[in-house]
Amino acid sequence: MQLYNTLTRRKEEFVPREPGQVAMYVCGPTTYNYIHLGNARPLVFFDTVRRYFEYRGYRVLYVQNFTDIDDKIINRAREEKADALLLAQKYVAEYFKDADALNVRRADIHPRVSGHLPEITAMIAALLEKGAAYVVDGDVYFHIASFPAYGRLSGRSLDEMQAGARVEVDPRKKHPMDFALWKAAKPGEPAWDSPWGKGRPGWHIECSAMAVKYLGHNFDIHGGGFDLIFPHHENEIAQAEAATGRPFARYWMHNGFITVNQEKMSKSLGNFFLVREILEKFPPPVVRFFLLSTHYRSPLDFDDEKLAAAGRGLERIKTSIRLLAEAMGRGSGSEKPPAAGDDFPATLEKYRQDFIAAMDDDFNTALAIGIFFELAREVNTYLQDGSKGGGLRQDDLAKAMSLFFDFNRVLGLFPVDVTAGRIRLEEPAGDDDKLTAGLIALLLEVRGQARARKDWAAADRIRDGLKELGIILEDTPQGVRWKRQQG
RNA sequence: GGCGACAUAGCCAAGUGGUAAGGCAGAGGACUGCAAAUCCUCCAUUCCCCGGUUCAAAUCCGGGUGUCGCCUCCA
Repeated sequence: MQLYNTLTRRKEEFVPREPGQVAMYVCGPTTYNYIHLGNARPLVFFDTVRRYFEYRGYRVLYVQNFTDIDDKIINRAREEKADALLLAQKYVAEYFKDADALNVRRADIHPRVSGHLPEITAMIAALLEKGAAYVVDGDVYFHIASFPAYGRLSGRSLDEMQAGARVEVDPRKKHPMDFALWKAAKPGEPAWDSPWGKGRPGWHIECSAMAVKYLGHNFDIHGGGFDLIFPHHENEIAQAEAATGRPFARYWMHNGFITVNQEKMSKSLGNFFLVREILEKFPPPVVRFFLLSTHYRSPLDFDDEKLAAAGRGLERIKTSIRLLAEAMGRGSGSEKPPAAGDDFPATLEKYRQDFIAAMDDDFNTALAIGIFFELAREVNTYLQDGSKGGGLRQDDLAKAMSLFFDFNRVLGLFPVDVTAGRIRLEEPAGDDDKLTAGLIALLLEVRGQARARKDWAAADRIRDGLKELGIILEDTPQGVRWKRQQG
């Protein structure tokens, strides 16, 4: 597998620290609000990375943190006159609702800052001991000049950064780019004891401390959004490596931004869309499909029309899975031997290999999805045209479905109903939906009778009426089928 | 000001030296009572512009133009 390493600015062959195992850490959200689509991109992408590694036979240890102690949380809590930690907890719970909806699997470990003060203060103490940090009035700063490799990840030198400095420099700092490891508490702020007085950790130290705790040294992959390269990840490296004297992480992966009208979606610009707002308009698989339809390092422009177009595309894949499931359900596989030169299983295998090649090349999900479409068309062709290759036998159908499952397992588009052993294309049905289904069945029965006596007006009246209600009818040789309209 | 990325059809998008994947939209056809779905065919002589390297460039080099990002909290 090849993956692009921000550290070296090129694609590299992925060689795990330990054969067959992948240890990865991805920066999670600061929990002071519901997540927006920009936050969802790394979630979905790195979830897909993890799924693909597993598909390729790796054992993955996946850690994603929550920043639940932070200035933004404190400010928000102050505005709402709430307790900062409780507020953070609430948004952790809300985060999981959104992530679950997007079919993002839980990480193996979701560490929170509030649960790791001992590890954090221990790392700060180590940095002080090694002369990489200093204390000023209860604050502790990392001293950048003590870490020669500073700037390696972001590809800039200290001189360059100073030249472009846009921030008022705190005169107490030894170097303008020195950053806080520990912030002394002001009255009323949540605070923890430390050898330097009451306070709280700076933003960057948590990730260094928690990543080292759970993944050890020189772990495989560290991920996050592009905007974390500097300063967050640069600082993480400096802290962890200065404190432990050992390499921190080996491959650094960064996803591009979601944009709106070509501008970065961000809270400060106010042009963000919450995941839950979007999910009110579009089913989760469409959102996930949309996010994966562009390579992860490219920007992805969002608007409703683009999401709708993605939804129409995804509908093709759904239809193909549906048609295949129907054919399997009928148990009507062809009994004819395959035509000479026609080898359906070999065709399927070609698609599998193409898919793997795409994903092996720096997780090219856009290409992989293209292959998914080609597979769908191939299967549809066989399914509708019994003459091609003599039609599909039952074991062919099962093999095709198995490939759909594998592609779906990696991309995570649709949840899989494990007990029923099927891909769940629609939202689960509630009680109301049962009634709806019953009523539709009744209408379809009446319409069937109308069609039998060629009363097209009555039949079309029912079909048109249902369409207005968002129910699409399709007449097939095997009878009528219905589905909900998407988007 | 410093650093970096990107520019492919109406739209989205893959493609880093060998002659433009895939999807959406659109056109025609098969199928259908008509539709829908599905399938077939068509839809970029050309990849922002100008030079250069090469037998060969969307792909490499140089120069422009444009857009975006990082340097400040941000996925």
